[in-house]
Amino acid sequence: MRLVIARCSVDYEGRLSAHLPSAVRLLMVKADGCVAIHADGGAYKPLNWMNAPNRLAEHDDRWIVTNSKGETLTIVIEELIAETAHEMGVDPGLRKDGVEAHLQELLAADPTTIADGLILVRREYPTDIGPVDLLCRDAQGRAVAVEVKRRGEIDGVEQLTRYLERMDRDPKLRGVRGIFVAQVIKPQAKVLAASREIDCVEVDYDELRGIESNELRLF
Amino acid sequence: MRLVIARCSVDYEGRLSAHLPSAVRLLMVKADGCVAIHADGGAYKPLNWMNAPNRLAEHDDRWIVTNSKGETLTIVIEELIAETAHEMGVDPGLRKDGVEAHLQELLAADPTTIADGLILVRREYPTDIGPVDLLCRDAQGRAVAVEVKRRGEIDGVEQLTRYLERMDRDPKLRGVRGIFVAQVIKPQAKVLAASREIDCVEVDYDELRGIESNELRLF
DNA sequence: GTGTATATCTCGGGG
DNA sequence: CCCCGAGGTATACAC
Repeated sequence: MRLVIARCSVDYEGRLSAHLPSAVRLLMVKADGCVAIHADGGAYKPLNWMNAPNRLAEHDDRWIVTNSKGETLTIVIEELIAETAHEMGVDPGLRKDGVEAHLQELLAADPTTIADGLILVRREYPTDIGPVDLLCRDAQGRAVAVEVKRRGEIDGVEQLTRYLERMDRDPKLRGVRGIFVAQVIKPQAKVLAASREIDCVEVDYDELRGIESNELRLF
Repeated sequence: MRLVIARCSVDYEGRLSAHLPSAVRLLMVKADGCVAIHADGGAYKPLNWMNAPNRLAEHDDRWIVTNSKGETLTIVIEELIAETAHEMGVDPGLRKDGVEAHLQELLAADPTTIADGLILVRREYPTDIGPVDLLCRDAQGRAVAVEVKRRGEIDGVEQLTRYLERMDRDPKLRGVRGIFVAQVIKPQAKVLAASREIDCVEVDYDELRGIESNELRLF
């Protein structure tokens, strides 16, 4: 990783046009070739950047970074203040726990935690406009589409509504009902869901993990 | 801005749990206190981070960053390789051109570029679930809700549909029709719009700017 | 490659 | 503070 502190001005031309007036900034060039220009504030997002793959041409007073999509990042270096480089090697990467996929796994392992009598048909059931998180059948044999979110907001209800619209046209799924499951569901999402006859269920992630552990202990 | 190269391992506990095994990485601490941990690849996004405002406590072998939401970032420094700091001052910030707001301005200035006879009532017309980009009346006096996007995708059609649903309940707007305007509209978005009787209009940003220039020249 | 959904999204604006 | 919407969203994954 190469780190350059420089007074510079920057122009980006591509999906939009953007200009940065002259100031002292950090230029970061990673091993994969991506370039980022950071100010001394404003969270982790750089002011401007060019992702890999790209081509970096260094001229006397400017760097010109281009990619195959016709985007151009021009960095005019007015004053070079410092420059360092470090070998870091390949990063072992981030291990995450608690994202939607894990919640979905736990619910798929025991759909009765969503509603009594639910039986899993399959996860990621494909429709022609995208996959439904869980397709189940209830005790009466009626199809149930379950949309899982970490946080339940309006978008999730819209998503489930689109799926229900499609699935209801399939004779095997006709009369399908929807359940919206999340750790927390916002009031507006509940209102919208209610107006579309979609049930809302809030679940506790830690509790689900606890239940899972208990079941494992039985063996 | 403080830049530290160090062999470290990292744990984040908050909205989810995340762990980074030991490796050499860049630790970036900005003037506003935000902390980011970068590997030597993977676009501009850091592996782990904590935004400002937060509290950074430096112990012998570890940094502990906490915020008021109860999130914790623990960085165990196993080997300090390099450390630098630079004053950068306040950044003048980014000037953008070509974003949705500009497209909306151009269309508001002359709604007939969307459809003949359209007259603007107001921009950002408020409904109880959010603002509609443009509220117009057509030649017959019928209300027209216009949703503007740079790129027309399914989400935009959903958004306009929600607004139309709400607006149609208002006696003054009853019978409102929807127009989805973008520089490019994806086929699936067109299909969804058609199924909801929403018109689609594709416009050219440069051409709109050209028309604007021409009109200015008339004066 | 397109299409779809997720994200510790980030960021900004308005109430 | 929350809610809402835009983003050069980026990123992963399925088709």
